[in-house]
This record gives sequence, structure tokens and C-alpha cells, in this order.
Amino acid sequence: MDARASSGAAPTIYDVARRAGVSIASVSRVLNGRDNPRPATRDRVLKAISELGFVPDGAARALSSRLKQVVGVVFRRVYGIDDGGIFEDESESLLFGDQINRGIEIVAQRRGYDLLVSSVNIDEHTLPNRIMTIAGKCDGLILHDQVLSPAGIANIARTVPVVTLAGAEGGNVVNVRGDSATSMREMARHLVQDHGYRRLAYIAGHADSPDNIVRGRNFTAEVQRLGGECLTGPAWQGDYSAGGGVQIVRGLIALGATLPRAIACANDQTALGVIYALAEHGLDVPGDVAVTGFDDLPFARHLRPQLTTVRQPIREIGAKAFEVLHSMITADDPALAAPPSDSASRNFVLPTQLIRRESCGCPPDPSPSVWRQIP
Amino acid sequence: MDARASSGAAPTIYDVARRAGVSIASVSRVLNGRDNPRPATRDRVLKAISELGFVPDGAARALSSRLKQVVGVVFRRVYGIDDGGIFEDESESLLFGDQINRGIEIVAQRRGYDLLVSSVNIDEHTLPNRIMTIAGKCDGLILHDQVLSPAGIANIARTVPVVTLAGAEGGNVVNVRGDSATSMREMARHLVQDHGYRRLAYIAGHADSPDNIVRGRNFTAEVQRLGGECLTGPAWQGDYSAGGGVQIVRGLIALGATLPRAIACANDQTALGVIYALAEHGLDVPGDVAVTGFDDLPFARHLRPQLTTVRQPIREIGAKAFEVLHSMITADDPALAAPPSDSASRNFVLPTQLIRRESCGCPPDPSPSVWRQIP
DNA sequence: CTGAAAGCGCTTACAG
DNA sequence: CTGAAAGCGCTTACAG
Repeated sequence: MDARASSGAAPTIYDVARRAGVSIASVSRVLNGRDNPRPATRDRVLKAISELGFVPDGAARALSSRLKQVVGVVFRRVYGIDDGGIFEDESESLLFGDQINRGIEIVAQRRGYDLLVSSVNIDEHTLPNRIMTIAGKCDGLILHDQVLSPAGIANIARTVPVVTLAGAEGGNVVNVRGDSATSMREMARHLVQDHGYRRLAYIAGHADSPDNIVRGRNFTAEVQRLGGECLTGPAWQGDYSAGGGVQIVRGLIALGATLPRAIACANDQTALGVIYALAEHGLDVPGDVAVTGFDDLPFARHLRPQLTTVRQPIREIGAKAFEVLHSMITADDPALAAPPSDSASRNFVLPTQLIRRESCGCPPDPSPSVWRQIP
Repeated sequence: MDARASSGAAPTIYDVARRAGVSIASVSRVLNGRDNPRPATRDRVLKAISELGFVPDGAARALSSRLKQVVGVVFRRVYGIDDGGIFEDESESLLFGDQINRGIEIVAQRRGYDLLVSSVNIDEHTLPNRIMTIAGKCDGLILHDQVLSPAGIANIARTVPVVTLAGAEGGNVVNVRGDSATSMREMARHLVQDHGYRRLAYIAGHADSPDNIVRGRNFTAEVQRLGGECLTGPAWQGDYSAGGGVQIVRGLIALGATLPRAIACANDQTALGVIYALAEHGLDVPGDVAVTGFDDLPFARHLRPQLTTVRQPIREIGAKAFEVLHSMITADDPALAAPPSDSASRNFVLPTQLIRRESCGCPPDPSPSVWRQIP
């Protein structure tokens, strides 16, 4: 028996052991579902646990077993450009990132892992410290896009398993994303060939987002290959937010620019803002200008007109990220804890799908919707 | 100096100390921003830390300092009634709970806490174990509604500080919620007095949800007090989901029931489903039937017609929950770690606000919206 | 099947 | 200002 006191503090494994008249080793075995303790022993321990309201300390358990069963998820707090508050809630609530986190959480659960979520502001000057503290509380990290520079990612990945998501890239880490190239090329063909648009534009997301770069490059290239024109430049630089889309269209119209026949946006949020600003000026979508998005967030099909976009397998991206991270964490061979060196197994690109709805000029879906005019 | 090896494993404080030529105590002091180490010492330590890519282990730190700087947030995974998938995404993504968590996270951040989020399925048979494991990883727990029985809550609260949210109640715990009573009475008055409706109904949320009970009881009482009729009973039992709302309306119409002039729903999600099902049968809202919600989630103003509802201060509820929990966690006096015994300081009821939009019969807001017919 | 004991990686009085 | 040492509450070989 041990001499530790059972004062007013929370009961420990020693208190349980004393009360059950066994050693702490036996209590631990019962706690962990080992099958050696015999029924009589087990019952006494269980009884003591419930009488004391004992909750095993996760920190002690983690320290001893070298496993926290916690993965950290870091994403960026997004504040769109101020547009008068109209999209304030959207920019904070309908995020792509939330959906991915849901996907991660569901799979993590099955393995007994919990999620430590943390949002960061890109301009925190103590960011490296923040991330380090978070890393210390986890077995591994999943980093969303736009939370850390490639160098920063590479640095943290020296010490803890890291999987990056949907765009973020660093040195020697595993990345999981949706296929932006194929679907943006398909989008370009749909707009140019099926609808016959010749003058188009691409509204970019954050300039340093890999996903954005791939989308813009492939869309532009395919449009040009088909003999179309694709407007680019600073005037078309968005920031993945609805407010950003609003600003761009307002700016263009204020300058008296002739709008292109179709605008492909870097994501759904941007498309939402663009459609809003167009409507504001009495322009019809898709009649005057066709608009498309990327992601296929839940609200996309409820827009008026329904949004043509690219569906990303969002939950699956999250699930895949966790599975990869988990295999890195549990790799008994330390060499496996580091990501593989060949590019193929460091990049998981999940298939995406072009979703043709109304905003590109395709005919409306006949099913009823409360977001649309009741017939 | 210590004799521990610096093998292939992650570097520890001992490795840093050896490399910097100091004791682990000094490293610890630098790590924690104490101001005693003199600059020269500090620099050597910092250099060693960065060269080694050292990340202090959160578990060891927590065990030693008796503080994890983590709060657990447990919410319920919601699966609405199957309605053919139309609202599948909504029921999973636009949740009230997500918004609350955002509020918690923002405030927690400022105190250096991270959130351990975990969703539970109400019918998990190992639920008590799950919750216990989660509790072991945190300094305190915030429990959403519908995750644990009052008895279960009271039990876990014996050992770890617990704050319950938006409805959940247990024994001796602190609860934070929006004011459902006042605003539902106001809603009743608005519908009966301002619009002159005499025959109304309340579609309930989960029958054992305290918030639901308060909403239903107050709405019904006020309607009756004003001489109106309020339909109730099993036919009006929903489940807080859009799918639930759809099923109820479809069922009523299939039975050939005469619908009431106005339907107040337990939350926005339910109202969404109700409006959808009504539109499905060619019924006009609010022309044929007025419909109202509760919560004022972002999508409420984008519905057609815009939803009249009650705005809850969602972020504030989350923020308040964290602040209360934090004060329980940091109470030096163990007696303060237990919630106060007087009901007033165990129940924080935040003010809510009736938001009159179109679905109750009020005139439309003239501002443009892409979710509505472009003028 | 069970127990004594070492050890996980930190923090923090306590000396100096 | 700095270091040696105890201790946080578990898990897990190692004996028996």
C-alpha cells in the first residue's frame, strides 16, 4: 500500500488502490481492460472507482504511455473584407474548414482520438510559439491552408508528425487535397465549349495558396487553349471571402470596365459575393454574367441561381488526413514516422466533380426549394 | 548534467540542457518566460531549443503543473430524420452548436487554453467511459444539450468542473443559456395580437430538452392567455432537425388535417423543414401559414421568405460558458471549484431578441439579396 | 493473477 | 541567477 494522502484533491489511482485493497498496477490493468485481473479483483476496483468518482488523469497516462490520443487541428480565423456586415456570419460559419474538421473528427473518434482545435490569426507575432504549444499537447498535427509558411511547416515537421491540408505545403510533409487541376480544366471546357463564352475571368483566392494557384493556372490555360480570353491581374485578386468578391465586382463596375461573359471564382464564398454585387447593379446571373464557384458547400445549391461549382470530397479529405497522420503516429519504425520521400506517397489528391447547376447558364433543377421562388 | 541519451526520439528538456550547458531548471525557466535567467543563459538555451527543434511535452508539463490548459467541449452528433437527403448537409453543418463552439474558442484562446472537441452519439453504450476519458484530458468540461442525462452530468461534475449549455441540466452545475421564456411569450403576442392569428401550433424539439420545454410552455401559455388556440400533442413532436419539420407537415397534410394559421418552431432548422414541406404542397408562407423559428442562425435571413425568429446571443453564450468554467478551474479555494449553491449564480440566462422578418407576415426587408428574386 | 519499482518529461520549492 | 532533487499520476516490464 502507498502512503499518499487522499485529501480534498481529486482521487488518484492510489486512492482507488487503497480502497479496493489492491496495488495500483491492478487498478491500471482494470482501467485499461486487460484481461488478467480476475473477476473478484476487477469488481472491487470498479466499485472503488465509481464510489470515488475517479477519473484517470490523461496527462499522466500520456506521459507514461507516450501517447496522448489527441491530434491537433490548426486553422485560420477568417475575417473577410468589411462589406458592411452583410456576409459577416457567412465568412465565419460556412467555412470549408469546418466541414473538413467534421470529417477528421468522425474518423478520429473511431480510433479513440480526440481533436484539439485551435484557430490562429495569421498576423500573430507569437505564432511559432502558439503552434509549438499546441504541438506539445498532441501526437500529431493537421494544418489547414494559410496557417503557417512553408518554412514554418517544415520546421515544426522536424519534431512532430504533420499532415497539411487543401493547399498548405511545407518541406517534407504529407499533403491531402482535392483535385483542382482536372476539374478547373473541365470547368473551362464547359464554359467555353458548352456555353460558347469567349471572354472569361478567374477571381483568385489568396495569392500564395497552392490550391488557388493550381485553379487559376489550369483554368486560364484551358480557356486559352480553346481560343478564349481569360482576364487576370491585380483587379481579379480576391481573398477567398464573399466580401472580397463584392469588392472586386464593385470596383470593376465603378471603373466602367466591361465585365467578362463568365467569371470563375476560386471558391464558393467568393462566388456568393460576386453574385450579390452583380445583383446589386441589376445584372442577371447567368443572363448577363455567368458565375461559378469551387468547393460545393451546402449553401451552393440554395443560392439563386443555384451555383455551378466543383464538389470537393470535403469529409473524405479530412478523413484521409487523419488516417495518414495516424499511421505516421503509430509507426513503430521511427523512419516511418517521417513522411515517405517519394512525391506520390506524400501527396494524396482526391477526385473532385464538376456540378452543373444554374449559375453557368444550364437549365434549372425542377425540384422545389424554399430558397427559390415558389412556383 | 544528466545521463539521459539523445537517441532518435524527440529531444527532451535534458537534451536542451546538455547542449546549452545548463540545468533543466534553467531551460524550464526560459521556456516559461521567467525573468531570472540572465540574457547570456537565455540565449544559449534559446539557441539549443531551436537547433534541436525542441517542443516541450504538454503532458509532462500538465502533470507537473497540475494544469492542462485544455477545456473539453462535448456535443451531440445530430442525424436528422431521413428525408431523402435534401437537408443532409444542413443538419450537419449549420448547427447552433458549431457557433457556440466558435464563441468558446475565441475566448479560450485569450487565456491560452485550447479546445478538445468531441462529438458523441447519444446511444453509445460506452458513453460514460467516453466522457470520462475526455474529462481526463481536460481541466474542465463544457457540455452541450443532449449529450448526457442529468444524473450523468451530476456524476461527472463530482470530479471535474462542468458547465452545461443551452438546455442541458444536471445536479450542482453551472448552466448558461439564452432566455427562451421571455422571447417566446413575445413571439406569441406578435403572432396573436399584431397579426391576429387565432389558431396556432408549436413544433417541439427533443422532448427532454429543457430549452424546448420552456419554449413550448411559454408560447402555449401566452397564446391561450390571449384567447388563442395552440395545438399540441404527439403530432407536433419534432426533433430540432429540418427533416423532422418536413415529416410533421407531410404527415399532417397526408391525414387531411386543417393546418393552423401559424406554426412556431422550436428552432430554425425545424422551421426550414416546415417551410420546405409547405412549399412542396403549394402552400404559401406566410400567406397560408405563418412560420417562425428560434436561434437566428445565419441562414435564417436568407430563406425565402426571410425567417422571423428569436436571436440568441450564440457567441456570447459560448464565451460566457468558458469564462465561468475558467473561474472554476483557477479557483485557488477548492470550495470555489464547486459551483455556488444559490440558483442565481448557477444559472446565467442571456437576453434574446425577437427578429421580425417576413415569415410571420411582416412586410419584406427592401435590401437586395441573392437568395431572393432579383428585383 | 498480482505487486514493487522504475520511468515518462516536465515544474518548482529549496539551497546556495 | 542557478542547480540538485522531489514529485506530478500513470503504465509496464520484471519477478513471483
